[in-house]
Amino acid sequence: MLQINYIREHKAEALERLKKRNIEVDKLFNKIIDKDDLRKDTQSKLDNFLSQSNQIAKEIGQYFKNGEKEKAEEAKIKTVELKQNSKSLTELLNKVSDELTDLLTQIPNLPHESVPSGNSANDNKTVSEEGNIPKLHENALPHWELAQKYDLIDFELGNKISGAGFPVYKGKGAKLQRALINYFLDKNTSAGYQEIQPPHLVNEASGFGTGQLPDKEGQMYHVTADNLYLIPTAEVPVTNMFRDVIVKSEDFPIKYTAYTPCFRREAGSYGKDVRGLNRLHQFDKVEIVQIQKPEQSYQTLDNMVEHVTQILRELELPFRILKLCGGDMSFTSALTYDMEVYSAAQERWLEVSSISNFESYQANRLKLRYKDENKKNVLCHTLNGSALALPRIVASLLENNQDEKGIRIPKVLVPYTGFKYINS
RNA sequence: GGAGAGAUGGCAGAGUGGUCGAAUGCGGUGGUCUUGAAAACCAUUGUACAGCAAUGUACCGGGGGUUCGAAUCCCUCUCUCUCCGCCA
Repeated sequence: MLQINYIREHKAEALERLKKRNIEVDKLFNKIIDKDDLRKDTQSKLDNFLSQSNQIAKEIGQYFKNGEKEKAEEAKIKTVELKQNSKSLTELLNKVSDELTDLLTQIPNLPHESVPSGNSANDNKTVSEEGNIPKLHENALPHWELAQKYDLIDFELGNKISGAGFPVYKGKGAKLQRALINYFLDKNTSAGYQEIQPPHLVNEASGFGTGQLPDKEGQMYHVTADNLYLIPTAEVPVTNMFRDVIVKSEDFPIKYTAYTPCFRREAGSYGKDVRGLNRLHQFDKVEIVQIQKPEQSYQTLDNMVEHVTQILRELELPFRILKLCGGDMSFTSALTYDMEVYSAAQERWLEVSSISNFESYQANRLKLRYKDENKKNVLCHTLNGSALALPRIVASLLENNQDEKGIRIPKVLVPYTGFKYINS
């Protein structure tokens, strides 16, 4: 959520920056400012009435103390009108405040000045590309067939138990998952991220804090009996640890990492996009989250991209880094880098990490602040990224590392898997 | 699931209708003393909105009500704890 005072003071600049998302919000902005004017006006009128009421109440208290009953009764009459006015103004104020919040939540974050303009994924900018795209042998298979051939993942069994998009990992497939999780967590913790095991279900306030609610309501699994949501990413519980928190300046940098399963309804997805491991309802992911001072946040974003880059290099996967265009960025982000690995049998790039700086957009919803040098409370910046999402890494590993006889495990993973090669 | 207790400032913990934004203790910050530190003593110490400011208003789990006046009384929701039951 943008801050109302920012919109008031930097209206033209905000409008300009939002153009990168291809949205015109002139009218919405005017509505917001009008609404805020009304809010302020109502508030100060109400304060005035309340102030008078408080004054009279004190006087009445004094009269009773002094036994001046008649004076007290006289004063009571004066409050009747004040009370009525206060009541109707309170109702108006609540209504106006709610409407203002509704309007504000409709505005996405302002894109950073370096964000390219554009409508879709085609307009994203490739920042860098690294690694060699492997030449596969003639009978190379896509990962879903490899998974079946070597009995690593059973999609049919998952279908039976839960439904499409809930694969069952078996034997070396399951071990590979566990190996990747441990490897990622070890990389992250040795880079200074503290490991967290958060809840996998969150309440409504948490969903609102990081921006999944109300914007992406339909994307989360909702446990209606208890009004809880299955997390779509560890970002939600981890970032919400800091809801309503005022951190100390010396607490920075705040760095966390967490492995969790992620649950996504993915309503409306179909076709080759969802084949095999490409898009699932439940998948494993190791996330990194940072909370920073505003002046540090873009340096931090670069560090996070560099950190994930290192991991991809160690995994010996060909990858590229994209800077997302305004039209492709998520609602809450100010700047996002996507990391994609090449999956050689499918001959396509797969997103395995999305690293974003949300600036103060989430922090404003979370009421996450820190005390600056002048002891003023200032909104923090929040950032997060995957390090990394498992299924597409697995897809790419299987496809790229296959030969006629089996699949080679990258060196860094061997201590974690206990095997170098999958051939049976 | 059954029975009971509770939710107050960073923490602990008073406060059962009036000057209570809230005692007291601990913690934090600043200072005095000291070669330095500790101790002791003094002062200070919540958040938000409006306002240049003085100041005003709101907030004692959330929402609603009674009253001139609510942390305090009533209704309701949520959460926490204890005991019993069940159980990884």
